[in-house]
Amino acid sequence: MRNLDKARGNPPDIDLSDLNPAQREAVCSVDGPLLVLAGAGTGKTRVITCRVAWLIAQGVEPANILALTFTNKAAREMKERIAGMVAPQVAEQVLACTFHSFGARLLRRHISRLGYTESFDIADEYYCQDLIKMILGELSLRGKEGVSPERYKHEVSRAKNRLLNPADIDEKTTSWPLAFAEVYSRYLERMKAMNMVDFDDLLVLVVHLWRDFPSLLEACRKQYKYLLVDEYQDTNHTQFVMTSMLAGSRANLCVVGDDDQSIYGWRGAAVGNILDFQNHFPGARAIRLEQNYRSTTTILEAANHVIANNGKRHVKALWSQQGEGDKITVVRAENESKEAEFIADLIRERLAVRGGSLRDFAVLYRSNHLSRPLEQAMKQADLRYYLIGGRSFYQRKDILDALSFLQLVWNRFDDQSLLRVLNVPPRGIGGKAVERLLELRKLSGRPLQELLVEDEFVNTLSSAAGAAVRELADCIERYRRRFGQPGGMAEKIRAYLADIGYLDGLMRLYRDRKEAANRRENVLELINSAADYEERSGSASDLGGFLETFALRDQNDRVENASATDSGVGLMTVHAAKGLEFPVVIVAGMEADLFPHHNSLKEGGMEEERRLFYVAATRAREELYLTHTVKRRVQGTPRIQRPSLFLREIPVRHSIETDPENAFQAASSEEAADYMRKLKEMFSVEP
DNA sequence: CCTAATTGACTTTTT
DNA sequence: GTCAATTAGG
Repeated sequence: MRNLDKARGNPPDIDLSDLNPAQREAVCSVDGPLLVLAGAGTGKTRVITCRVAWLIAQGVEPANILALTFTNKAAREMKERIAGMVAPQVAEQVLACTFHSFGARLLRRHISRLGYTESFDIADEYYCQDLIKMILGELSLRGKEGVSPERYKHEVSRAKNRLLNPADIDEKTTSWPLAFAEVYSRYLERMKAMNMVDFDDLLVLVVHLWRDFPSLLEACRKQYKYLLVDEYQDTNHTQFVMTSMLAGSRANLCVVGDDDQSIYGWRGAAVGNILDFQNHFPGARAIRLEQNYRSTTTILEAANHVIANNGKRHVKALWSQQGEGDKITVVRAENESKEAEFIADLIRERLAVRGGSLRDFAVLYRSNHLSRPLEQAMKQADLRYYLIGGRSFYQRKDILDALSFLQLVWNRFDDQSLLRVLNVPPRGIGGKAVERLLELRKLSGRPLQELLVEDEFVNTLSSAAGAAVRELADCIERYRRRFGQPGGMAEKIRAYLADIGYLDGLMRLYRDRKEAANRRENVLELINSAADYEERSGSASDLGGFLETFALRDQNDRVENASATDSGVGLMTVHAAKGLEFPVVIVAGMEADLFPHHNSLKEGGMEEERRLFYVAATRAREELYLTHTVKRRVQGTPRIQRPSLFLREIPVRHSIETDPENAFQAASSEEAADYMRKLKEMFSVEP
């Protein structure tokens, strides 16, 4: 092995003495492509950050380093940790960001070469779905057998990530949905006309850019000579192409990941990327990190045993020195509310026995809707909690409407947002009027915002509606000018939403005063986050930038009750828990059809579900509880539930089975004594 | 022609 | 319990 420090003859300034030999090797191997297979809890983040710091200590320009991650959180964490190892001004020059924001950054500078303008908007999922609905309507496909907007959206994404054009779609030989090529091509056309890009475009368009303009690729290669990719097992085909284009034959490429934790196959992640890394990049080295610093051997052995049932994988032998620890407790509850109550009781009990704080606990589940009973039980038991993801803030109707109003101002070509809020609050513009508007667009090819004020359209409306429409268009125009001036963005947003009648409209729209107040509260929250953004980005803040950070927010940024993050119990899906760890983890809903989920049992889905369970189990440091119910209400009707298949895959010697009534007796007598002592102490305080 | 109230259907995971 | 599509009034 040829190390940079040997080549240059100077010793590293970074202290690597805390690292184990495999970790040290992963940090210092710089002679060609490198694959670091980092099992759960083996210090992956540490290795990446050390590698970056070490490269810098070897004299590498920090600005030549690019670290790509999947979540904003991971990127943020990496930046912070690098800043802790080298001078903050130096760390700042390293580019650590998500694939998507890297794409956005590049496109903001060069997208005009592809026929968009640099002020393009990023469409979120719901926006895309609305558009697809509309296209399906135009083609009279709605309501037909097997036609759902979700399905088409998913397939559009799949096609894009395989870098396919509508012309490449062969509906006969492969299982594309009805008239998919036509829907796909209309979708692309419409998005481009509106100067909008979707999430996939942020990657796909970069590939197009690099393909069509080699000089741009060359410039990027020159800039980013040292590449790191985190969570490589989650890369999709486009991301693989991006990575290999950028790496070329000269760059220093290091990817880190764990095939056993690949849980985004449904989103197009190709596990093959990590399994075949050494074929894709000849001469690549692979280093395995197998010492786990997180979990007890009981938890680790159980997880290893379950995951061993999967066929295609890099075999790893994780081990740990954390001691045997407690057995895994499997608890059978009567129904979902009993399950949730038990979990709340359990958290109280464990807190009393072990001490520590509520943030040491996390409750994980397979799908979002399982959070409801848990939330209720937490409230009932008066336990602080925070909820990650789910149907929270971001996808609320009121927030989406407010954002649409903002997008209108920012992007005059944005027809879709206009259609969304045209009649919010009701202005007298119904289906017929919209139909006419769309007819006019078809004839003239002009953006809806322009057509809106044409006599040709307004004269067909009642005089009241006509006036309302002119008022609306005026307001947009007025604020477009105001937002063009720098400063005071949050306040402008507030004034705009008030002037356009949205804030008051909410009160009329929702008769229930409590709900109306709630919705208003949400919108004010949005304005607050605009103020936050403004504060952070200083004079450079503009509406476009704010909309972008909002669009690129990921699940982990969508925390409800954020103030509880430091002091409450975490409630989240297993997906959202990836990369996190907790002393005590409780996985709820360990039932057949739920986990593994019945929708994913075909084509390799089972193995991904098993990996998902593996991720869940390996989040736990000390204690792991798995709960399931006998009876659960599914879509309103009660159903008899069977325990999850995965429960049977845990070796019996590592677990004990019990129910809520006996769970606490099952704890070791030593602990019970300890608990009693503490209880007595608590009561003895009283006179 | 638009709006409000009632019905009916659907809920895996997310950058 | 939540949302969109359908239908009765205004």
